[in-house]
Amino acid sequence: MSIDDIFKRLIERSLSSAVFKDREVLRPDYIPNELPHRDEEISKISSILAPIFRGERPSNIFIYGLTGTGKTAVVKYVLIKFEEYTAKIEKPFKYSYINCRYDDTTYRVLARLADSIGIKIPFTGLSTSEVFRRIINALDGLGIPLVVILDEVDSLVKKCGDELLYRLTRINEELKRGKITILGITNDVNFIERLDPRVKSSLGEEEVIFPPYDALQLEDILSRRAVKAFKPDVLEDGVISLCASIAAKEHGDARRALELLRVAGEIAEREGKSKVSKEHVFSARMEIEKDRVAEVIKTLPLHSKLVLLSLAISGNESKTTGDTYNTYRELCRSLGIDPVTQRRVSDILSELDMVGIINAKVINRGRYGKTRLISLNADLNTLLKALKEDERIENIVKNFRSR
DNA sequence: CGTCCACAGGAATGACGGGCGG
DNA sequence: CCGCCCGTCATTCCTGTGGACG
Repeated sequence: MSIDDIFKRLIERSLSSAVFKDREVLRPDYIPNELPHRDEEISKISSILAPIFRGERPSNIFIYGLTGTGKTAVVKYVLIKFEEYTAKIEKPFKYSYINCRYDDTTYRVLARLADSIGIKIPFTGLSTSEVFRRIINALDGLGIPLVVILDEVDSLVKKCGDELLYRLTRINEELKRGKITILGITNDVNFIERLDPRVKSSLGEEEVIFPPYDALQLEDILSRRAVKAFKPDVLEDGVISLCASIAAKEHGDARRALELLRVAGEIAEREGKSKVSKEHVFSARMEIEKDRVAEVIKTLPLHSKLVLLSLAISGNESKTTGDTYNTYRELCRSLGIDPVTQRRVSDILSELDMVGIINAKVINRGRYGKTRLISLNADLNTLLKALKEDERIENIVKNFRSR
């Protein structure tokens, strides 16, 4: 088949999908207009924010819950609703959504904030205190409540400390007419404990906790989305409950569940099927895992890759740290690369364990010392394929495979 | 019952590169 | 724009540890 034919077919398929009606509905940043099983959280946050209806300042709010529990979606949803209703009764307010993972410096957060209340700030060149002054002036001029949403606020504090949070919470004292509410979101439960006590007490005026979804709730969420995302009757029986139960086992993460369903659909589509089966879900789980492994490996430093390669070429049985280090040293010698110390390899092994590519268990063998038992936790072929991407070790993998 | 193995893993420190802030 | 600071990778030195073995 010529490339033109291939392209023709691909275009045909992408224009008229056999299974999807609207794939976007399954994407992680999609905000549905109903949020099942979060009624409690929605009403709690709404009642905390209710002073907005009187043009007054609501308390600061702190929200935490694990990933995929709907924190961001609920908050955005509630604020969009507030916007609708305040417009009707002419009690204006503004809100500013800032994802601190992407805007992870003091300056960028302030720039975002400034932008959302309609003042222009240059990309760089101003001192933070100058930006602060301008924001305060602008707020005073507006004289309406402002809600600042700091999503994934833990990553900001990790990078820049809680200085900015402190100054934001104290802004109200400098304002004559404006009033600012801070709404922090995090998935790190211990985060609030690490804050400066002053910030902690003022930021945590109100707290809302998002519990993980259970399997039944996930199933309900998936069903509602599936109706919009898929054409009628393309999902075979049990597909949704399978996605839900897999995700429920992995900490009730709705994002995972939706991804599983979407990828299963994409696989079915690629195979030219008009039905999505349970098999497709299992394949989807494999594929997602493979992608994750490949992605992690790609960003690994050279010596981590070499350690991983040492584990891969030394067979299936479990190995100790010492065994691994010896294989690794030989590997380095044959490549003409200076090996790192065993201490460092020990840390590398911990890191690989953390990301789940290997299993490393500390054991005591009495007279024969204390060590780790290490085994691979990822598919060997996926691993080698990902390692081969690195041209520095490409040839080793090639030679190994041909044997 | 004490020894001693084979590391785990903490602390201090350094090289280096990139991006922030003044 | 440039210096400084910070995160990452790495080294050196070190103390800790559970149980098989003599």
